[in-house]
Amino acid sequence: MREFLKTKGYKMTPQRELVFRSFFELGEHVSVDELFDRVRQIDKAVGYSTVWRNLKLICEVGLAREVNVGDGVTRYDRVTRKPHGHFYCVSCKSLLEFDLNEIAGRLAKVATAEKFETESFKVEIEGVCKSCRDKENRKTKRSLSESPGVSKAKLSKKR
Amino acid sequence: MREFLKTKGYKMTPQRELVFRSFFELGEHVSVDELFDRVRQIDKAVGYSTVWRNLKLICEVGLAREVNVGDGVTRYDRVTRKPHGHFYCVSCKSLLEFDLNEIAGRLAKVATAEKFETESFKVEIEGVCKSCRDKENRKTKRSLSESPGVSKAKLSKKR
DNA sequence: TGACTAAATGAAAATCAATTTCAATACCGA
DNA sequence: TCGGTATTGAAATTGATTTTCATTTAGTCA
Repeated sequence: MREFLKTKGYKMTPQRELVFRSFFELGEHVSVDELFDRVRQIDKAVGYSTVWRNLKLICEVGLAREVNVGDGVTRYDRVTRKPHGHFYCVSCKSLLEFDLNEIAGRLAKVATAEKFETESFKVEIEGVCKSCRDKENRKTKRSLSESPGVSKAKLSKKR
Repeated sequence: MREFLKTKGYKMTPQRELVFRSFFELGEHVSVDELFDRVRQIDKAVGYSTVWRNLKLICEVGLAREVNVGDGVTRYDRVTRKPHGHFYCVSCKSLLEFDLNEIAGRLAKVATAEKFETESFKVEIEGVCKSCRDKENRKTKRSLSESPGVSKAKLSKKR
């Protein structure tokens, strides 16, 4: 990694190392706050801006990509070998991946037809996941208060 | 329109009328600021929040939908008869539409397979449009300063 | 190794879009 | 026309993102 960054003209630092490592340890769809929390668990002295800047850097060097599901929080996806789309559950805010390689091919074709040079593409499906739909059904029967959902992101808000 | 809104439980006002009309007069991918500017050209007294709220309302009643290309500004698309994706040119910030109905079918299939209830979907291709690519080429030859682009949004920032 | 220089860091402030508050006003049904 | 309720407009707030700036540090070179 140190070498890789050097070729791109960046230095390695303990903080950077930690941010990079943490990012790759976390799953996909990492928000700055989530990454910040993770980093802080290991080193309380790392600043928010350092985490933010290094996350940007990870994108800069092509190892991650921004994902935007429209909930106001930018998330970051590791650039993986396979293109994938996202299901975004509007109820529990969870993000589910699905394979995209056939669709990717089609999109490439469309782009070519329009003489558009593709850098990246996003496919997002918004809706309600099975788990939430089941909950909904039970809810209407028993008339509960809120719909909690499967994996609410719950980003802590104290910096 | 007045009647339609009434059935949904909303009142009609001159401001609302103006916002709605302006929104439908403008093309696709309207940002709040763009709409605000447009409205202000006709009535200087309309407040920003009124425009914002009514744009939200247009979505609420199902006549528009949010589009997010990741440049930090939410845009709004009139809900049209045909599903379409967007080419987003990172250079000139222009948005170009392309037809999506074959791809839409495939996406529906994927969703069904995952037992996901689709409400909407987005397909965005990011890259460089032909026009900008041509400009780029000329630039490298003659070594100019900036790349201006075709239709930079240039949202005015004084409210 | 020691010293230099550009890059990186951390805290705080600034930015910027999105959203809310609240007092004043205007719809619209009775 | 009157009254309750929704809407409006200005300003304030929120919340994420980005920048500033003084300080520290990594990497280089003698």
